[in-house]
Amino acid sequence: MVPTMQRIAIIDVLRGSDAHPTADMVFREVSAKHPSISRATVYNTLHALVDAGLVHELSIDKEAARYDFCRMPHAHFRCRACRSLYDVALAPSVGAGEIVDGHLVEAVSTYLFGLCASCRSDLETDRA
Amino acid sequence: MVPTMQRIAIIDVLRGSDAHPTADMVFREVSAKHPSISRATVYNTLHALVDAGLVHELSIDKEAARYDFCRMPHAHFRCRACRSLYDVALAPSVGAGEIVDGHLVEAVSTYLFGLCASCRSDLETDRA
DNA sequence: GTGGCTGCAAATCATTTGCATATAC
DNA sequence: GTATATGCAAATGATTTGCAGCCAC
Repeated sequence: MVPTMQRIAIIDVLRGSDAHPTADMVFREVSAKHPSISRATVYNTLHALVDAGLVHELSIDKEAARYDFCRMPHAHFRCRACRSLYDVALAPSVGAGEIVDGHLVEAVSTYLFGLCASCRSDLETDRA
Repeated sequence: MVPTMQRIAIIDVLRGSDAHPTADMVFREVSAKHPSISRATVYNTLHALVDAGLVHELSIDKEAARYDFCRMPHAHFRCRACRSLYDVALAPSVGAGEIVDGHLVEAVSTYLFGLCASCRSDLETDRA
C-alpha cells in the first residue's frame, strides 16, 4: 500500500467528511486538487482501503456504495426524505466472533431507514 | 395490483425459495413456466411487491438486490466463502417507531457477514 | 529492472425507461 | 373503453477491466 499523493488525498476526503461519500463524490472532491486523477484510481484506492480495514463500504444506498472512514463501531441511518446519511450510536445486537445459528459472525451492519430529525421538524413546521 | 399470471408466478417463486433470489434468478425460474415473460415485468412486479410491503429488498449483496418474502422479522447472514444467504433469528436492537438520535426509525436492516455453518465445518475437515 | 500505481477508454452488468401492444374489469 | 400490465429494445449509470506508461526503491 504505497502512500501516493492520490491515496492521501482520498483518505483526507474520507476523514474530513461525515457525509459518507460515494466513489463519485470522492472523485469530484479529489479532482479539485488533482485534476488528472481518474475514476479507476478512486475505485482502486477505495477497495484497497476497504481491504486494509481502514474504511467501511456501506450498502445502505441502492444507487452507489458509500464509504465511511472507520471510527467507533456504529449504525447508519438513511432519511427517506432528504436521502442524507447519519451515524447513529447504536450497539449491534451481536458482535464479531459470536456464533449465531451456527454461523460465525465476522462483521455486522445495521441500517436504519426513516425520517431524520431535520426532516421531521420540517414536517412539523409544514403542518403548523 | 392486478393478480396476473406473471405476478402469481413471481410470488410463488419467492414463497417457495429460501435462497433470497435476485431479480435475475426470479426471472430465470419464472421463464421456465412462462417463457415469454420479460425482465421488465419481473422488475416491475418486484418493486410493486416491495411497495405493497409483501416483500423485502435486501442490499446485503453488492452484485444484485435480493428479494425476501416477508415472514417474521429477522436478520440476514451472508457467507463470504459460499456467498449463500441465510435467515437468522435475531431481534434488531431498535424497533420501528422508535426515535434514535432524534431520527424516527421506520425500518431496520441487520446484515451479518462471516463464515456459515457449512463452510466452517468444511474448513474443519480441511484442517484435519 | 521489477512491481505496484495511475489514467484512459472500452466493456460489463444490473436496473430503468419509452413505447406500442395486450389484457382485465 | 379505460386503466393497468406486459414485452421489447434501447438507455442509463455504477463499477470493472485491459493495457500502456510511470514511479519508487
